[in-house]
Amino acid sequence: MDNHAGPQGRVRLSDVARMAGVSTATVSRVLSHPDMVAEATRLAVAQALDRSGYRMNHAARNLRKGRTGCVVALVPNLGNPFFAKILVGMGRELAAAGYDLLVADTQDQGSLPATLRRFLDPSRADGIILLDGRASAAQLAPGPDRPPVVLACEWIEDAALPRVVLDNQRGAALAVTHLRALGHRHIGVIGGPPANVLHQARLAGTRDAAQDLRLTLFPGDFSLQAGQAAARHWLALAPAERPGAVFAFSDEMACAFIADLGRAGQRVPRDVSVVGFDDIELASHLLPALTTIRQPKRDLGRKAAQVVLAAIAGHEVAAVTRLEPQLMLRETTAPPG
Amino acid sequence: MDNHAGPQGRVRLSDVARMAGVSTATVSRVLSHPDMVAEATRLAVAQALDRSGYRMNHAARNLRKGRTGCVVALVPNLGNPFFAKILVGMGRELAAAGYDLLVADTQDQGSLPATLRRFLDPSRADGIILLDGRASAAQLAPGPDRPPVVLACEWIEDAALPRVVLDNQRGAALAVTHLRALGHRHIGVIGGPPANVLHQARLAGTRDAAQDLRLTLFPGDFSLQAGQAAARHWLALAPAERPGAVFAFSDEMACAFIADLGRAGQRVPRDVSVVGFDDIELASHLLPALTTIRQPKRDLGRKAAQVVLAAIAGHEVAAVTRLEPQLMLRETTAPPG
DNA sequence: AAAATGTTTGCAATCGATTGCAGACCGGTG
DNA sequence: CACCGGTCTGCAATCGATTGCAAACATTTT
Repeated sequence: MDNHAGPQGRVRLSDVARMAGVSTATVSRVLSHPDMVAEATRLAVAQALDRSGYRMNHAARNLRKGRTGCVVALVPNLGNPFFAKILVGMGRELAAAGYDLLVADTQDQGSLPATLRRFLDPSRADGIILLDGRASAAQLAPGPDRPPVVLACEWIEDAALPRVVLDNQRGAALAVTHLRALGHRHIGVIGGPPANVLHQARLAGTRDAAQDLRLTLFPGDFSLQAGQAAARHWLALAPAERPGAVFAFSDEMACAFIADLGRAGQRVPRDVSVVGFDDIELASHLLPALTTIRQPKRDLGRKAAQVVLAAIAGHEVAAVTRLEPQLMLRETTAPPG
Repeated sequence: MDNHAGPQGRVRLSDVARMAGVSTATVSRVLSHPDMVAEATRLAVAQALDRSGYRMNHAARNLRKGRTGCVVALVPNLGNPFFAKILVGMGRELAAAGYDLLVADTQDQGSLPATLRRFLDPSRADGIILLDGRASAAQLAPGPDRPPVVLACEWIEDAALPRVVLDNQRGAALAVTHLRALGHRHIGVIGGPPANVLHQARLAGTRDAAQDLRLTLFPGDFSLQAGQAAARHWLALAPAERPGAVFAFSDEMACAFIADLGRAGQRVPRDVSVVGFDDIELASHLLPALTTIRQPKRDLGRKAAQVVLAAIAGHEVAAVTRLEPQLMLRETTAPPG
């Protein structure tokens, strides 16, 4: 590329215009509305554009257009492979639409409210995908200058914001129904944080499907450590009181639960059946392979991106986009021994 | 907050200035260089600032200052929990310095060169952290208007760019030395893609430490599927030809390898010892818990962020920042049976 | 040939914050 | 009282692309 840059060392739109012998307006139009420009002019400009190696200055365009070209995803825990997978689908979809994906972890950097304030700003991002249900509806008040917010995975009961979610009740029902069909009558549940909507929805689904079955709740928070703790609790029960099947609200908890039971000599599924939730990639590569409820992670990300893009474009968007869970039957469930 | 917004509905610096009875210059200085402003003025402005609920327009500031406030991380596979964890450390460090973290997956969205071109643009990001070693030095030519690039985890041999990397050779040596100490004389290696620098460095470290030991290389690519394939290969060998210990260049391969051997009736570590690489969070919660080489993931992310921030600030930065691996002794290794 | 219609282009204002420069103001000194 | 040095503030230009408006030109109609 030639050096047609100005003194600042960078090629500007006006440099290209000078090269092509037209005004900056025309060059801008060639870039954004090619069909308003006459064939011959367009070609001349196109040539100048690539001879000069012109790269647009995004700050300038964004200032003028009042947009940012970014969508931010606020994730409760980036380290969780489940969320990471969702981001993949999201990133693709956004990139295809010309948007960049900004990522912020709401767990560690400051508090969630602080992070929210930081990004609920039309000059920071054109749209927000919130994967953390701990925000309050008030914090998300739809001011006139607030970029559109879409809730994904988790949601907030009283917030009038579009959601892209799994049918968690149904997912739980799938798990419980499966265990009942195997003959289990006493089911342990390793839950999430009591205030968490996913916990609540899954628990509701579990209770509905359980009907006459006995349930024992082990507290949890979706983490590996919670799985360990549940294993301790289970082992501490008198053998007759131990549920013969356990439904964990995350694969990670299921995983840690199984491993720690194993260390205590209890085998899965011989002594306990286990069902997880999420279907993280590793689930099918464990021994025994984890029976679990699959969330279509990539799709969740893709759909969330589509909804936020539609909202940005000012289109009407569905209040709720619900995805279907699926029972992945593998090796950790069996009839009670 | 009062509504002091202009007709566009948004409070601008000039609105605040009018409220405080000063010029925009002064308001700007209160925000960016408070010590140039007299006490009394500063207070008046500060009051106007929060009474109006002013939020700065980033596009405008960025245009004027010639920066973006973003750093982009180019990740080969976001779905990999290893990379996800690195991003956590990175995100924190950047947020603390007032930078946003942009994430792009180089695996799926278009080709790596396309993604590179997209982000090697001073108006898109102020700095780049490249975690994908498949770029060529030529693509990263240090033009005058190219934001600083830092290589992390992976690197590119002939590129004169700062790196933040693990001492991979030493990591491999730790693994092999451990296996030798247990009495193993024939070690299988499940590698990465042959062209991958991590593969090469770890293989070199393995060879150095192996000396007189026998090595058998199973091809791989760090994925779960590669671990499965390696299991098939291992099982296909005549029993006398099977290495009694296997060193996998990623935890995911180790994991899948162990699971599939288990399905074929081979137990770890009774029949084979296995060492992984990375120490993903799940590694210690498997059964048996995976012995592995730990990479300080969060630190890697933090350090990479620090280096790129220093480069952005125009400071001299170390050509290489090397982090130390650590052998995590767990349950998958034992003396040969 | 004049008028009407449609297409293409350029002028110049605009988005909102930052900053070099110079003027205003202060108290203190000769 | 004039002058000096220092501190604080405002003016106005600037970053670079976009776009409403109107001028210039081409084409068709009457």
